[in-house]
Amino acid sequence: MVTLKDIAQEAGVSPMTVSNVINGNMARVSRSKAELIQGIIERRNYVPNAAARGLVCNSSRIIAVIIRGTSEVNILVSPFNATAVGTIIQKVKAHGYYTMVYVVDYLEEIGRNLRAWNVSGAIIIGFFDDDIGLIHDADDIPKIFIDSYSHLRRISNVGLDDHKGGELAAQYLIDKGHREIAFVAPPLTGLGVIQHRYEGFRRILSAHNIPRNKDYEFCQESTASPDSTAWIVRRLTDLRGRVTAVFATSDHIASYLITGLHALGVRVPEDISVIGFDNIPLCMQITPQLTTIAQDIEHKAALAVAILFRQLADKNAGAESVTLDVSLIERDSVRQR
Amino acid sequence: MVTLKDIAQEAGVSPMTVSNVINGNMARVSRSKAELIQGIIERRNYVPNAAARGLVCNSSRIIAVIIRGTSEVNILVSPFNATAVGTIIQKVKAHGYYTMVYVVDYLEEIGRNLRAWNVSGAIIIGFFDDDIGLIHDADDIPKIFIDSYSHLRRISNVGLDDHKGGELAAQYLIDKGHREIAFVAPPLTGLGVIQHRYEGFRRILSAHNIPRNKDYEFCQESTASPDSTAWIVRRLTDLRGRVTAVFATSDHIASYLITGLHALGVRVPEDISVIGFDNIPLCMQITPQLTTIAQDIEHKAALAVAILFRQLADKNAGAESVTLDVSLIERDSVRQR
DNA sequence: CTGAAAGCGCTTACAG
DNA sequence: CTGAAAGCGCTTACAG
Repeated sequence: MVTLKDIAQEAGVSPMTVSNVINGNMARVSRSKAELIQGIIERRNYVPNAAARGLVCNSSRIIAVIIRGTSEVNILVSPFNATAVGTIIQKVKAHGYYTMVYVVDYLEEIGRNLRAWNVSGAIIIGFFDDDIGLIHDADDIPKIFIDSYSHLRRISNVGLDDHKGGELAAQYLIDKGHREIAFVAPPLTGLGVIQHRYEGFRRILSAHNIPRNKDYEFCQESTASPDSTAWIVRRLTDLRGRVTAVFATSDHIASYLITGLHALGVRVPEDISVIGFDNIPLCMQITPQLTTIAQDIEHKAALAVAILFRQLADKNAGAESVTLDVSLIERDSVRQR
Repeated sequence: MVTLKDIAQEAGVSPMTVSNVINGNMARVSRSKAELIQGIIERRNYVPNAAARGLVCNSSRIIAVIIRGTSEVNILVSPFNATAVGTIIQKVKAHGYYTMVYVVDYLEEIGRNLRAWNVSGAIIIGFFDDDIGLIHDADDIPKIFIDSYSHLRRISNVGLDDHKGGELAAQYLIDKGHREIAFVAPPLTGLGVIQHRYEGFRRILSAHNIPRNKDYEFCQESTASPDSTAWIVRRLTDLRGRVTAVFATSDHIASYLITGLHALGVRVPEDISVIGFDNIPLCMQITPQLTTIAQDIEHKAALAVAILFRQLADKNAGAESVTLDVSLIERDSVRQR
């Protein structure tokens, strides 16, 4: 492994002169020496050690992406996560920083991970609770949340108007003549996105005097997959004739619902209408094409990165939160009754 | 930021005693002191600095995942990449290591990135060429390739019998009575997976005296998306009546083909049959369900991690390459003529 | 323009 | 069982 010292020795200068060349402090080095050193660096293919650099500068240039998940789950099978993380990696690289991806099960792990690598900043996806305050000893590290609903002040968050999303879905289904509407959600991990979508949804139903029916509310046992959706599909099939529509809190879940229902001979939308959430490309690929509540995941992720780097540039930039809008995209998975 | 020294001072011992406690060298510390120190560590929420540790141990415990891609492309929209990277992150964490994800455009970047963080190991996806030898000055770092076709020895690779995959697809289509068969591939990035699928495909066609027709061979201009597939869909539509089947080298591409063809009034499989590659969950969600050549992406990625850690455990373990099998999954996207 | 010294937070021999 | 010293690869003041 070739080090700064090696280069310095070969050039016959002190290490700090080499350091100046590397860091572009050209004012501090004569042109001739700079060129000599540059040549040696290239020829020997020298790359500065980022860990050593980070240690003395107290800045690692690492951005942590933290996603809630257990060790059994491949978090990137979720199109939402995959799209968001992919965008983050791209944007972080454009800033000349590095991305480390952490899957974290407990809140306590977050602080540990951020501290271990003395991360420059963090983007945290999927932790909703006020427990966020428990992220230990990492107050000095700029953090941006995606889809957090913590009430804590001084937290930067890029979120969605999930409540409105739930309302749009409910209103649309009601406009189409549906009144017995099921609700299907992923495993609940605290108060958050899903809760707000549910509340918006319920608000509209209540406004139309549709009482809550717990038999119509489903929650997967694990992350979206055919298996974790199978029992819900079976219940829904039994409910056919009564329940006429389903609001799924993600397109991913909706797609498994539709596939499952088809397999059991239940037609969508003829027998049961389905509305999703997210508007991922999949919506246009399945049959029927999925009516859904749209959000722009790449924009959301890019915004999170932009805010994070704004905070890195200006230490006292203050917390910045934005709530993005949603809209309804009408396709073919909901029928008029 | 609390450091080793702080803990040592509070405990009234030397830093190295604290270090021994942290690293579990209990034989070197008296029980009473160990407990005292442990308590302080927990109370102060001390986390060792991984960069400093890595610097002296010359081992970062970082595994790099390197994926070919340009700055404009979100590499994780590809289900293959998302599934593979998600699995790697999971498995690497289980080993107590960290995952850094790099998107890399040029081969030269790889060496730089590996060196900069003095990475413990690397998993490299999507670089096929013999240029792999050009990964500079990172000979000491264990590397596993996924889907590489380099002829270099001493390279560990987890690959697929892509040639057989192409053969299976061609044979199946021919058995179903097709002879005018189009081929659709992603943007080519050197010799590799796609090339081998193509060659297997062509071998069978030639064996049946079906000559090559360049008008039937398509290559996307950028990574799979509705846009980059649109012109191919248009050409295929023009070819309707002549071309009766398409072999797409990924399910992802196949799905965009089917959606596009439907939109132009071309029915699959009635007008054109389609066979894909990968067997991702999407296959069962689209209509018609996609006939495809199956591989197990999660297994592939997990195997790569397993081999990598075997090499980390035993420095002179030697290169280890495996070629996984493929099989045909029959669904509804190919019709008998 | 150039360099010698100190130090970032840790661990690894080496002494006692 | 415990500690003082040296050093991992780099940069940051401080002198000249």
